[in-house]
Amino acid sequence: MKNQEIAKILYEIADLLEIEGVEFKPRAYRKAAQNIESLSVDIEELYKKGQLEKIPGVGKSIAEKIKEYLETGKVRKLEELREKIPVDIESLSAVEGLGPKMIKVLYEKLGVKNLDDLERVAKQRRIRRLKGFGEKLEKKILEGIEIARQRQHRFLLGFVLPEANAIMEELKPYVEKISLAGSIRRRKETIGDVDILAVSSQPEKVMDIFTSMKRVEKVLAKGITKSSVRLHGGIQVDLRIVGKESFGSALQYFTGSKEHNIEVRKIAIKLGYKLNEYGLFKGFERIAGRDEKEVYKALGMQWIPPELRENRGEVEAALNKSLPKIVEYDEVKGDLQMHTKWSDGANTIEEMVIEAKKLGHKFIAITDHVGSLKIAGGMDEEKVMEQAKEIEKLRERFDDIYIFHGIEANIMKDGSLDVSNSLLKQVDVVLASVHSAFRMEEKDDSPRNKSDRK
DNA sequence: GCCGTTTTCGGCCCGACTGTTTTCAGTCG
Repeated sequence: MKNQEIAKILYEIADLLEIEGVEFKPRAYRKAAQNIESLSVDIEELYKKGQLEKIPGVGKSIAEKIKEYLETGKVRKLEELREKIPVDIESLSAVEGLGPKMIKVLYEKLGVKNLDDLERVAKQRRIRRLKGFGEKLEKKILEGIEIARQRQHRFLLGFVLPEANAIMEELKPYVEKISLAGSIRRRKETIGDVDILAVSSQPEKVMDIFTSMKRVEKVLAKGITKSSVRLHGGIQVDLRIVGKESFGSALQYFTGSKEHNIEVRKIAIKLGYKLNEYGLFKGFERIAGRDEKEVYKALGMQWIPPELRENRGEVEAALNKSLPKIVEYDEVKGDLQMHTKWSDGANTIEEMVIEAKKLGHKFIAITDHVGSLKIAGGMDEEKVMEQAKEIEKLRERFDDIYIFHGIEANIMKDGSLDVSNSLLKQVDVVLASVHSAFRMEEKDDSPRNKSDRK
């Protein structure tokens, strides 16, 4: 699916147009990008059916660019913009406090094109001398560079997992066993790269297929036991093929985390064994390895769900047979935080209800933004009342799932909520979130200071 | 560049905060 890739291209066009000082178009491109990002169907399918313009926010011109990309792999407009403004917008704007306008000044006055350039001029104290910049900003930028660098190479689980599953599906006909490993198997929030482990009697064939998938942008390495590719969109995927007698121990080893593995290996040593990716050994004898559960069992431990393998006490708990039970998807009975088209969500309430039912939910709470957060579609009181009526109607139609009516209110700088008490009384659920004033000092706003305020 | 139970042209959600200023521009959500 190229949805993410196309969204990324549109975001980049938006950023570059914004640097150029073009009005309104950036917003149009971003809106289209957002909608494409959250599309549940493959954009290529829509293109084949000639339905690109059915995507909200996509009109003639953007549809044309999507078409161009799908057919040629390029978008001329973007190439032109990049030529005119050759800066790495994505990483530069990841620096907290840096937006298009400042990036433009930094490029034009100091030739800053990427994070390395930025770091150099910041350290040379040249930023503070620019008009509109100052010492504080320079320091803030310097602090932000590291964070931006770390963030750069990681991808959200929700983006990566469907891609990884699709790859496994492609490989399945040629393997006897296959599994995700690494942080994606541990279901970490963000993923550096994807690890896949397989057993196959025809490794060459598997590697051929893996490295020639349509989604591959570049083959980084190709061998019989290990190959690495980079996908369109930048995610790196490693595929390892191991012997079936070692699949379990390899899975254990490559799933990690590193800290977890160190602890588990210590247990093995204590028992007089040796644990590596090839198996659990007593001298030269392999006493486990084929199956991951068997490895933990041989060490006198409960099998530990990957999500818990972070060396936060799970090893001791597994030894004592006192691992906590993980909540499974089918045990999740509801969701108390949901946005819809009434504020900044992508779907109607009805669509959310239908989807929630599919997930087996027994209740949901619709909690759209209210009040001052207008950019996220913050509703006023009147609109909340309108929404209440719609929810009431839906409750009648869907009697096997309960729809709570909630709101997401904003916690203001003084600690108050930006909604009236009467509104609070009207709804079932109130979420309160901080959406502004993130950089306050602790002393800045204790309640006792409140009386001093206007 | 998109969109339209106010509009096919003319709008395009707002408000708070910060750091730079001496009244504002840029960023963020």
